[in-house]
Amino acid sequence: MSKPSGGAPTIFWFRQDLRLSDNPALTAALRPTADRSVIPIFIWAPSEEKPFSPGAASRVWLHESLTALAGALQAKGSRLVIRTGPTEQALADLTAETGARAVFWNRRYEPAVVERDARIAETLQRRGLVTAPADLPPAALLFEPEALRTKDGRPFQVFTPFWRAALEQPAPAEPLRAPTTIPPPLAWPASHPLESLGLRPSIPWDGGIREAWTPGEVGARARLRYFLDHVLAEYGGERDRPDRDGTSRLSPHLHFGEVSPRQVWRAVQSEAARRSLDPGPFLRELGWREFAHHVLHHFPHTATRPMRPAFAHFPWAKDPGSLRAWRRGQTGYPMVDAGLRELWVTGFLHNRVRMVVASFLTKHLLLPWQKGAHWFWDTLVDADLADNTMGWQWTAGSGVDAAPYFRIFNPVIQGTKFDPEGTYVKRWLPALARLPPRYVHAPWTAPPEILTAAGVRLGHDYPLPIVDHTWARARALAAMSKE
DNA sequence: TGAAATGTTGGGGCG
DNA sequence: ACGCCCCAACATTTC
Repeated sequence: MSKPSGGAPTIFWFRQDLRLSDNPALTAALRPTADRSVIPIFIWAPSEEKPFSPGAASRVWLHESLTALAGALQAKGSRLVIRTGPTEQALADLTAETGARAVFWNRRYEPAVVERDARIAETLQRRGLVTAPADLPPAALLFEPEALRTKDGRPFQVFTPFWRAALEQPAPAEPLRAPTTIPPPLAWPASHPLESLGLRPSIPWDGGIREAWTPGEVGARARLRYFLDHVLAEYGGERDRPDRDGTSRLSPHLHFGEVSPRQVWRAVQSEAARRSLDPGPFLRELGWREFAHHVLHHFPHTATRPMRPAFAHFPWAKDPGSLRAWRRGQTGYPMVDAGLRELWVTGFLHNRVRMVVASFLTKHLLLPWQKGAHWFWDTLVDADLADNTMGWQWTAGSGVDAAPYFRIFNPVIQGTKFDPEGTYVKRWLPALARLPPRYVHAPWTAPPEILTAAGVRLGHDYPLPIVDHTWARARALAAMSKE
C-alpha cells in the first residue's frame, strides 16, 4: 500500500483504456516523481458520443470491466472515482475539489469524441492545467493515423499497401509494465456507486454475455494466453470456421482497452518466433483494425455516410418486416439465423458469419448498411465505431477498399464450406438439431420424410426462406450494377 | 474476405 | 476395338 502523498494530484481519466499495464498516459501521470499522487476517474457521459452512445451490450461489458478495474486499482492502493457528465463540468468539479494541476488521458478516435476532447483540452489549458504530453505512444493503436501516409502524403485507402507500409515502420515498442503502486491523494473526492450508472439491464437478458466472457484486464490476459497456447498455431486454417474456437476473441478486450494492441502484437510475435509459427495471418487482422481506425480518423463522415459518393443515392429498400426478421434471426437461412442468434445471446459474432449476415442484409434484402450497423452497435460487446463502420461499408460495397458489388455471399454455400457438419448452426438453432448435415444449411430442400423424421415442420419450427436466393441475387446485381 | 456461368478435360459406360 | 456420349472435376470468365 502506498502512503498518501502531498502536493497537487494528477487526475487520470480512464476511457477506453481500462487497464493498468501498457497504459502510456497513466504511466506518464505517475512521472516524474514516483510518489506523485494520482486520482483515477471514470466519467459516464453517453450523450456526448451521439449518435454513437454505447449500446446495450457494450454497457453490460463496461459495467463488468469497470468493476474489474476498480478492484485492480484497490490492489494498488488506489480507487476508481466515478462521476457523470457533462464531462467538462465533472472535470471542473474534480480539479476544484482536489486541487489537481494536471489531467491526463489517452487519445480516442471517434469523431464526436475527438471534437469533445479537443474542447476539453483547450478549456483545461486555458485554466493553466497540464494535459498529457503529445508525444506519448498510442494506447489504442499500433500506429497513429498521422504516421502512415502514401508517398504523396495522402491517407491510404487500400488495405494491402497500408499494411505493407505499416510493416515497414519501426516495430511497436515494448509494452509498459503496470505501476507497482498508485499513490493515493490525501483525501478522496466523492464517487458515485457504479450501480447508479444503470449500465446493467433492468430485465436480466445479459446472462449469455456474462457466461461467455470475462471482461477486465485479467480476463483479457487469460484469453490472450489461451489464444497463444491453443489457437494461434492453427489460426490461418481455422479462423474461418465458426464451428471451432479458431479466432482470438480479443475484440471486446481490445475495444475497451483491457489489453493493448501492442501487447497483443508483442505476445504473438514472440510466441510465433519461439515455436516457428507464422504470425502473419493473425497480425494482418490486427492490421484491419488499425486500417479501420485510420480510415475513420481521415474520413469521419463515413460513420454515417457512404465513402463512395456513387452510393449516396442508392435506392435501398424500406422494409421494416424483413429488417425485423433479420434482427430476430428468422430469415429461413440457417447460417444467417444462427449468426444473429449467437449475436443476440452472447453479444458476439464470428467474423465469417458477420460477413454472411451483413451480405444478406445489404444484398439479399437490399436494406441500408446503416440499419445493420445500428443493430450491431446495440448488440455487440465489441461494438467499435471504426471496425463496425469499416465492416459494413466493406460489405455494402460503399467503402473504398470494399467488396465489389457482385460479391454476394450464398448463405448455403458459406454454410457447407465453413460449417460442414452443421454443428455451428445446430448450436444456435436447436430446431434443426436432428437434420442430417446434407440438409442443415438448406432445410427447404430436404424431402418431407427427412423433415418429419427430424421433427421439423417448416414455417412452424423453423421459417421458410423470406427471399429466394437466386431471385435476390439477380435483384441485387441489377440494382448495384447501375451505381 | 464469392458465386454462377461457361469452357475444358478425361475416364468410363456402352453400342 | 473404337467412337460417342455423359458427366464429374477442374479452370476460366463474368456478374
